[in-house]
Amino acid sequence: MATNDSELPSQYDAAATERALYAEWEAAGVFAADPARTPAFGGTHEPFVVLMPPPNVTAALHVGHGLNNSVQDVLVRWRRMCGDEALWVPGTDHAGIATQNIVEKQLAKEGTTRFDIGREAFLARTEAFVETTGGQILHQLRAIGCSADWTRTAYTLSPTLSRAVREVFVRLYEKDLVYRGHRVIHWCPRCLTSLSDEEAEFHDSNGRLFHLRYPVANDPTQGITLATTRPETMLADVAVAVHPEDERYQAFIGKMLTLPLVGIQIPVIADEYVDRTFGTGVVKITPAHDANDFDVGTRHRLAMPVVITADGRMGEVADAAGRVRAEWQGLDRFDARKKIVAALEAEGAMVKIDQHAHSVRRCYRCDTVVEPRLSDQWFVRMKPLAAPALAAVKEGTIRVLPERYEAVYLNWMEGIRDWNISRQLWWGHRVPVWTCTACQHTNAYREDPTACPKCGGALEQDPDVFDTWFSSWLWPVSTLGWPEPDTRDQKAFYPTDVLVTAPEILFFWVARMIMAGYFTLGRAPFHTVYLHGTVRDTQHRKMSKSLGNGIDPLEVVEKFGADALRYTLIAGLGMGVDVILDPADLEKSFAPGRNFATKLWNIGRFLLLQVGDDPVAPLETIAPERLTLADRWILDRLSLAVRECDAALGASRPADGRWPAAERFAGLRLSDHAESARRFVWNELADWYLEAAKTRLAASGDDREVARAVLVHCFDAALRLLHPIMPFITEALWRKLPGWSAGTFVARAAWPTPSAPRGSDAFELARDVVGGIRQLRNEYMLNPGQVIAAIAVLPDAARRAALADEQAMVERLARCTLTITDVAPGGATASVVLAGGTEVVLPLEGLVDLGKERARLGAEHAQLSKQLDALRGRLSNERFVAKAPADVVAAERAKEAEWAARVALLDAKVRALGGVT
RNA sequence: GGGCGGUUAGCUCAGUUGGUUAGAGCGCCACGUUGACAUCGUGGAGGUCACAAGUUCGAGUCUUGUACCGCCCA
Repeated sequence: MATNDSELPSQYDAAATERALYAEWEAAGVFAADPARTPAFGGTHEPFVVLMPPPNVTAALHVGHGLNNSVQDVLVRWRRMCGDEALWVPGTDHAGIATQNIVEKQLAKEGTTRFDIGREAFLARTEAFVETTGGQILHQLRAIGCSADWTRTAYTLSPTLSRAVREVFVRLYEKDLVYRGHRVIHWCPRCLTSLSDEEAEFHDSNGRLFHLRYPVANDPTQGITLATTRPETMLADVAVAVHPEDERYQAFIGKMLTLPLVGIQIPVIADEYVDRTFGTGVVKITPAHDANDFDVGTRHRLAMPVVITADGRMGEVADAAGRVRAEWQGLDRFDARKKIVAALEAEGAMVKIDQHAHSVRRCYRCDTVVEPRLSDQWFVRMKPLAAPALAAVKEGTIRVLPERYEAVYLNWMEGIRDWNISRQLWWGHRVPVWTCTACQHTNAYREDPTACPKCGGALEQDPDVFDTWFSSWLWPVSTLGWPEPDTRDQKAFYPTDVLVTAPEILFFWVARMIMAGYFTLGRAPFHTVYLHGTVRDTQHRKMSKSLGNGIDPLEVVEKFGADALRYTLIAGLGMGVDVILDPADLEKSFAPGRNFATKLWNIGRFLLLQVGDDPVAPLETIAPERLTLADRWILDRLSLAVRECDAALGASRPADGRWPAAERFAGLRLSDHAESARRFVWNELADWYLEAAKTRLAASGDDREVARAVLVHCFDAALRLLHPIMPFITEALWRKLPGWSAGTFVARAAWPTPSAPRGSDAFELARDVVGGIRQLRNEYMLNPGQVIAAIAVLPDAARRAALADEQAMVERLARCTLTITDVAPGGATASVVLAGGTEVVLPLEGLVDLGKERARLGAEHAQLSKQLDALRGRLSNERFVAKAPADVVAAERAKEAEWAARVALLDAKVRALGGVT
């Protein structure tokens, strides 16, 4: 790229600039982390490590990814500039169900199925699919500027990460922390696999509550009425349960009932699980088709007939001979419901049907209603694994932001249930368990066995694969080399630092990673969990493909640039708050970022043009006495901005491995960081200092050099503060600064540090005077181009002198010739009274409307008098003076004096105009 | 049913340990192209801080209750 030998183009070409700069960063290895530079290998750079939540290998970038990765990139770039050895590990997961679904759909289009082509061919095909189209999202992340270390790109199904999965399973197996369980689990009849609790999502639905009457076997005149939402499962009923203390049903306990439609006899049992207040207080027990009923069935040693097939059709699957009529066999469960309801009505067993709002679990991948199903699955015993993970958050080794999610986490961990990790899929890590066909010996193996170690018989491998989360829970350790012992990356970079993700996967992923960290390496995998909000549309609906309300980040990048996208997202991201964007109006949605990027470009363009190419003295070499009031002011404002940014971002890590109370919930306020930096460069540097410097830059000599030095210093610092949020435009402008040398990057420049206050309050006076004059000009609709006479009246000589220092700036910004005096002029004038008792007066012979002036000043007088009265009331309240802190009282007294002076001045002015206050 | 959170300007949100003229961005109104910037500038309007009670010298901020909305879990 050219150095600053030419004027910057008036329009910033985001697309071209971004592509070129990203290539430069990558080529220069800006994002690559080196273990050798960390203390573990004698280096001096503290590691700062962020693990990218791996997107699905088949995913395309959506705005949620955009937000998530922008946040991570801000943190990583910030720490890199602070001198840390910053490592951001990218990667993808193989997304078992999702990927398999896609390939199955392709096969369906070709008129075939995975069963037709067989497991091996299916896997080959899926692998090929992933190789050609998978991981595209990682390239898209480059377009939004992500500074991940691509040399470490990980994939859950790669050989190294697969080895970690296998190793962890075998270790769990050896410690008896996994087991094969015969249980009712969530089953997706479309995906033909089990799902974990978290994958079976609740959706509210308007269902019906069917009241069925089961007659007493030996006295059909008597009967018991129960309520169910799923009447078709009654074919598999084995009992009816009531609460043991429910007086209504004491007489029925132990009696036999006739199961309608089927005709067999089932008992009435008593179990405390029954909710007496729900429905009739009677519940039918169908152990094979309901998780709660399964527990009841187990307690009472009941049979467990299965009447629904794996693909959700009625059938006599197991222990169910004679239960399902031939006409119903093979019917889809929802079609069967209609027929069975009709049959129950025909038989007179249907008492009534109520409307009933309830929640139904659906498959998180395909939205099919989940079928609770009795089957054999692998489970992880979670209680022992959860213990250290629970303690870590309780004692502050790990913090969770926003704060309220700590409670959510603790709550879940305390009631944790075993994790079903087997899936009846083909795409994924196959369960490394083999059973001998001869002696039935079963074991988990690190290496594929060839024959039974006990009897030498033939072995058969478990056909199932693991839940994808069973590989991603190892992400913090497997990406750094585990189970290899003591790899360089592990030594240098484990534990990592901040985990940035969405609250939805706190349980799915975050909690389990913490458990895995303790189980594998004995330490927490990170010290901070930052859960950010969700991107929603203007109706606060989550963005989704099916709703068609999504925003394509790449379209935004193309239209407005990656910086505009990032700034908008980051600036709109309050702690724990969702980001609301309008997919129908990208222009408006991304206005904050787009406007600011343009403004920043223009500031840079003008500033650099003014400063020119000649060498600029470093600020440190400028003697303090050469600095003007404006110089001191902008430097103080810069220090304040730096302090605010530092405070907003907070401590990067806990000093002693545990978060002190004061820091625990502080920091990571990225939107505050964005706002402080924006305010400095736009509202302070551009709006005031740049204007103040114009006259100095136009002249020549020493003072011009001072102004140039201050300008460059401030702009340089502003670019650094903004770089983590807007990496491209800041990099493009930074290299235009005088003295830039090729091969250096703001991406690697040092984060600014604040300096001691230089004393610049008096500058506010000049700003107030400009404001007063502008206000009057607008009130009287004066031609903006017209230079007018203005008078500032200040009784205090020191303040007059301070204002005189900035006279040129006032005159330029207010387009006036300014007279500074201690006596208000007579005649027809318009005036305002500023805080501190300064009067700004415009002698507007012939223009001033005396009535308007009276009204305006009178209104201000009335307003201020009212406040002054309230203030005096407070000060005359003995209890206030006695109880309030001394500094508060003192401040109130000072305010009283100031307000009183202003009120007096306003009063005098109104009287001079012939009015009464 | 259990748990958590929210309610501040038209919209999206800030508002530190209670301290007294409640802020920002976007939007709105008026004026404006004076050579950095109309993706801009200047000025302005707009809030009984959901409601009620309480604690306090003092409440947007603390307590309790009510209403409405949302999220998580069953």
